[in-house]
This record gives sequence, C-alpha cells and structure tokens, in this order.
Amino acid sequence: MTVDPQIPTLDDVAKAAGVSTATVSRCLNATDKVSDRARTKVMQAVETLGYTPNFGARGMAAKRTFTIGAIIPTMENAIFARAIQAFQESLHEKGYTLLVSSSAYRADLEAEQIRALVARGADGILLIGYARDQEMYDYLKRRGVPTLVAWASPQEALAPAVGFDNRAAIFALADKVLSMGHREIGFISTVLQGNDRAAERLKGVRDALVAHGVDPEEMQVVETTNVLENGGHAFAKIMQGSRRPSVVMCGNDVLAVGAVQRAHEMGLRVPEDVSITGFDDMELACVITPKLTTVHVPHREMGSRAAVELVRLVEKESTGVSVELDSSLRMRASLRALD
Amino acid sequence: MTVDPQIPTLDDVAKAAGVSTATVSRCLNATDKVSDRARTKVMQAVETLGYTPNFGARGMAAKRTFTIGAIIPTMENAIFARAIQAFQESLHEKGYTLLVSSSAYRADLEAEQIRALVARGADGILLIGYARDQEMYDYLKRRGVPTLVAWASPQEALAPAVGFDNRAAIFALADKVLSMGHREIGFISTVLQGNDRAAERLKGVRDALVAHGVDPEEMQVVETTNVLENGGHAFAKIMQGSRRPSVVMCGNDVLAVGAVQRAHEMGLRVPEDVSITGFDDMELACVITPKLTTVHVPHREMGSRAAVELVRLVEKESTGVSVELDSSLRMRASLRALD
DNA sequence: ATGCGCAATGTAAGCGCTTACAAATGAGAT
DNA sequence: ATCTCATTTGTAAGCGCTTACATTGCGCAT
Repeated sequence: MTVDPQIPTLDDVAKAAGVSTATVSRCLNATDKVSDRARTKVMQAVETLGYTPNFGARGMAAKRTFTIGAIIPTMENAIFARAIQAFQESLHEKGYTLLVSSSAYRADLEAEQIRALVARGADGILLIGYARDQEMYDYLKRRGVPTLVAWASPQEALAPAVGFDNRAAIFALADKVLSMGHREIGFISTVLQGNDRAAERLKGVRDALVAHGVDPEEMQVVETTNVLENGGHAFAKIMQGSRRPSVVMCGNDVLAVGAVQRAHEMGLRVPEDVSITGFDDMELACVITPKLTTVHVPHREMGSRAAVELVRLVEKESTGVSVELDSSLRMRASLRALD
Repeated sequence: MTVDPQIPTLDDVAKAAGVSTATVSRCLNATDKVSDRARTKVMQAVETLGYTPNFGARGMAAKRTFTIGAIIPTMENAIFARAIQAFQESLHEKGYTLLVSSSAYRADLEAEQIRALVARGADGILLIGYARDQEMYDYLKRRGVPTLVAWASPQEALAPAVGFDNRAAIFALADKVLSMGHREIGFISTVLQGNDRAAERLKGVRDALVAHGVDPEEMQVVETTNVLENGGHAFAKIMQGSRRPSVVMCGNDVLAVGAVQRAHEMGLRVPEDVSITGFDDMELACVITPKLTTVHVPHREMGSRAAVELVRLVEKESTGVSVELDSSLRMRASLRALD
C-alpha cells in the first residue's frame, strides 16, 4: 500500500511562486498580461515542481480542450494512414492534439466513438464519408461540435467536407479502360453497406459502362471486406465465372494487390491474361509486380487541408468551407490495351 | 451569434427523473444498488435528454478515466498498425478507450506526448522500446501512471514489458544466412539513435557473424529513415561499394521491400544476384516478388497481451508481469543458399 | 405500537482549473 | 501631496461529476 504520489496542482505552483492561482493560470495560457517578474517566478515554480496542467479540469473550466477527434474506418491497413498523419502534423502546428479511433467500418461502433469523443470534449471531429444516420449529424449539431467530413464530395447540407469525387475519379479510369478496348469488366468492391465512397466508386464504373454503350448489369461485382487476402478470393471468384473479364477493377489498392497476387498464384499473367486496376495509389501500388494502374488520391493534402478547415470551423473563423480536391490517373503496367 | 446549445448535465437528468444527482451517478456507474424504479426513471431521462457524461468532470471526480494512452513511433507505415489494432480491440472489451499518438521517432515529441497523455488523465501508458531518458520513467513513476513497454525484451528495472528479443530473433536469421554460405553481408538499419530495437537487431547480426568467425567490422551498414524509398537508396549505396555483399539483411520489412524494388530497377535478380531479408513479416512481405524471407513477429498477440497486462497493472491486480514472446523465421524466396 | 437493521436515497464537499470582477499598485499630471 | 487612469494581481464562483456520510423509509421481530 503505497501512498498516492502527490502530483502538483495549480495551487501548489501558486504557493511556490508566491502568487495567486489566477496569475499562474494567466501565465500558462499566455493570454492577458502578466509582469515579467511574476512570469519568471511562476515558470520557475512550474519547472521545479514538474507541474503539468490537468486537462479535464482545464477543459471543464475553459470549455475548450484543444483536442480534435478523428474516426477512421480502420487502422489495420495503410489506406487512411497517410492522410491522418498529415492531419495530425498540421493540427499539432496549430496547437491541437489529435485523438484517433477506428470504427472497424461499423456504424454502431462509429456512433459509440463519436459519443466518446464528444464526452471527452473534442473541440471538433473529423469523419470519413457521409454515410451515417441523420441522427448523428443532429446529435453533433445539438452538442455544438463542429464536424468535417473527408474522403467524399461535399454535401453541404450535412456537413462541410474536404474530399474528392469518388465517382468521377473512377469514372475517368473506367473510361480509359473502356477506350482501351475492354468490354468485359469485373469489379471488386469493399463492403457497400454504410460506405458511400465504395458505392460512389461502383457507380462511377457503371456510369462509364453506360457511356460506352455497355449494359452495366452485365458487370460482375464481388463485394468483400477490406483485406488483401479477400481481394484474392474475390478475384478467384470472378475468374471462375463463365464469362471471364479482360480486366478486373478494384475499389481500392489493397483489394487490387490481393487480386494481383492471386492471379500469380493461379498462373495468370498480369496484364497479358488479365488487367487489374486499383484505387488510392498507396505505396503498395508500386511495390508489386506489375506496378498497379490506379487512381491517385492526394491523401496528405486532404489531411492537411482538413486540419486547416476544421480548425477554422472550431475557432469560428468560418462556418464551413468545403474543398474538393482533384484526383488523377496513374497509368502503370497492370493495365494494358486489348489486342 | 448563435446561443450556445444547452447540453444536458447530470443535474438535468436528476431533475427530469426526480431523483438526486447521486442516484443518477450510481445508475450510470452500475456500482452500488439502485432500486429498479429509480433506475428505469433515470435511464429514460438519459434517453430523452440525450445525455452523455462529461469525461473531464468524471475523471476529475473519480480519479479514473478508463483511458489508456499509447505512443508509437509512426502511423505512416503499417509496422505498428496490427499490434495497435489488437491492443485497442482488447482494451475495448475491458471497457477502456485507447488514445494513440505518434512520436515520429523523436524523443522530444515522445516526451511531449507522454505529458499530454498524463495530463489527460490516462490510467496507463504503452510505450515502444526502452530507449528514452531515465527522467521520463521517473516522471511516470512520480505521477503514478502505470507504464508498459512493448516490442522489446523486458528490462524490469525500468518497466515491465510485453515484447520479444530483437537480438535473438535476427541472430537466428543471420545464423541461417551464414550457414547457407553467405559471408559478405550488407545491413540496412533504421536510424539507430534512440531506437533500442534497431540497435539490438544490428547487434544480433554482428553476433552471428562473430559466431561464424567473420569479422563484424567488415559488414557494411547503412542507416536510414524508415521509408520504403530510403530502403532503396540504402540498397543502392551498399551495392555500389567495392565489395558487393551476396545478401542484404534489413532491419525491417519496409526497408527490405524498398531494397527489393531497387534491386529490380538496377537489373539485379533477387535472389539469384543478391539475397534480401526483412524483419516483421508484414503483409507487404508476401506481396512483393520474390516473397520476402523475414522474421515473423507475433504483432497481434503482442498487442492483446499488452492490453491484458497493462489493464492488470492499472487495476492493481499485478505489479508488472513481463512477457517475452517468441518470434520465428519465415523462409521464403528472397533468400537462397550460395552456390 | 415500538424499535431495529438494512437498503435506498439525498446532501454536500471537493476534484483542478479559468475568468469575471474587485482590489491594489504605480506612473504621470496637477 | 493628491488624484487619475492603466496595468497587474487577487478573490471567489463555478464547470459537471463522484462519493463519504447523513438521512430516510421499510419490513420484521418484539
């Protein structure tokens, strides 16, 4: 039974420095004016006592926590890593701390995490995509927590966004694929339920088919969870069908890489026997052989712009400016023209 | 100028339910006994008001936050992702929330993040490796924040750990490499400064050389930051030296994959012209061609065991049990015997 | 009826901080 | 010296919650 270590409080610092708690608080928050004499005394006391302010108390008294929360679907693969890293770096510069949690692509867990972040007094929240109950948006509005969406095209009515047009992005790629002579396309999508980005991407491909006079209903679509291995299973399933596509487009690079790998295992050459495309342009895309044709998404830029806009929102310098970023095609070896 | 939305407090719930705040608190914390009648009234009030407890206030009053903090060197690549995901899942089961931040492999940032987590009232903290100022351990002890180290062999004097023996793990691989006839080894390490895991791995290879009667001083070592591309640069540098090694061992899979890629670009065949090995057994390892020979680290197990041990520490059910996990070799195509 | 013991509830004192407001201090101006 | 005004400092009231302690109410034995 050890005695609880006595951790120093603002009061202790005040006493040690021979000033009032108000003065100490003012010193620490840089705001207001404090005489140099007081400031040095306080800083010294802080130093010798090893004082660290208590965040809970501070947040409670000031109604500000300088904390931003972000909920991403998964940490397991690197899809969101680059953007979040940039988001956090940018936030840090502005004096905010980032709290990240993952929802495992589950709406119920996301709701739980949102509540947890709000309960922790997050000054603002970053969410991925728009697909969630209206109720959540209402809740956030009611609690007055500024919210920004990333990874999707702005839908101002729900929340401002820093993202890109998933449909248009993959439309461009599919259009290219079709103009290279491909007609029989297979598509591997991540689970569509509750994932607007995935739905938009599927729609983009279908739209391109229509634009080229192909019946989109004929496209074989396999839906699977976002794991490399499952990309492989889905690929196998598609290639075992009666109508083998000449190209398999994937909803993201993880699935695409799984597909490429499986193709190798099945003795299929990429792109000679079948072309494969991805989406995201993760590091992974250039690591496999052949290098993956994919859609480049400006992850880092999205992360840092999101930080800028969210902080402005939090600091009431804006009421929500949305930003739509451009994606672009990365034509690499995994896709080739037919014939 | 909108009016601040009025968010409901415990008091509001108490009033709505016609009971005292103490009763509401007791309901919410499941502890103590509350009559069914009171409980249902309270729960209903919570529901209709959309009440969420304020974490800061709760933490302040209860001196518990049910929050665990973890600081990892980077989120950018997937090295720590699997373990952290498992850590968080396991923590969640036990009713704890995980706060993650990254130190970018910088001691000063790590110290800052540790303080931030302590200030936020983290009940416990997970750190990677032991390499940091004694001062930090003292600070954590003084503040009474249980700390667990992962990714390294236990050094009980500093803090309990759930990890593995980096030196022994790579020693086994190097031993294998040497017994396959390789004598000229190149080594690509991540930055050694402030990274005990990296240092241990380098040492493991050197020890193996000695065990096989090779002068470890002759081994070419290149140190670089943990980015795929830099693994490539390091590889090129090693291969441009006067004494081309027959095998390049790498401190982790990210560097190794970068090396393999660069080898391709340089027109070198792996493993015919040069063997390459990694460490970690990330997903990446099986994605490249050829598949990477590497050391398998039980990331997920490390994460969940760490959660178990840290929570026990926090709940004073133990005073720090260390766990050393086994790593194992994964012999794959990127390494072959000489001649 | 009365008293006892226990379960359920209420009362109120903080937890460590910020900040509105009041008080004190000091530099000029008279 | 005295007064004014601006600057710096102190006082104290919360912020929303938990919990020790006091109080209430109830069933049951007497």
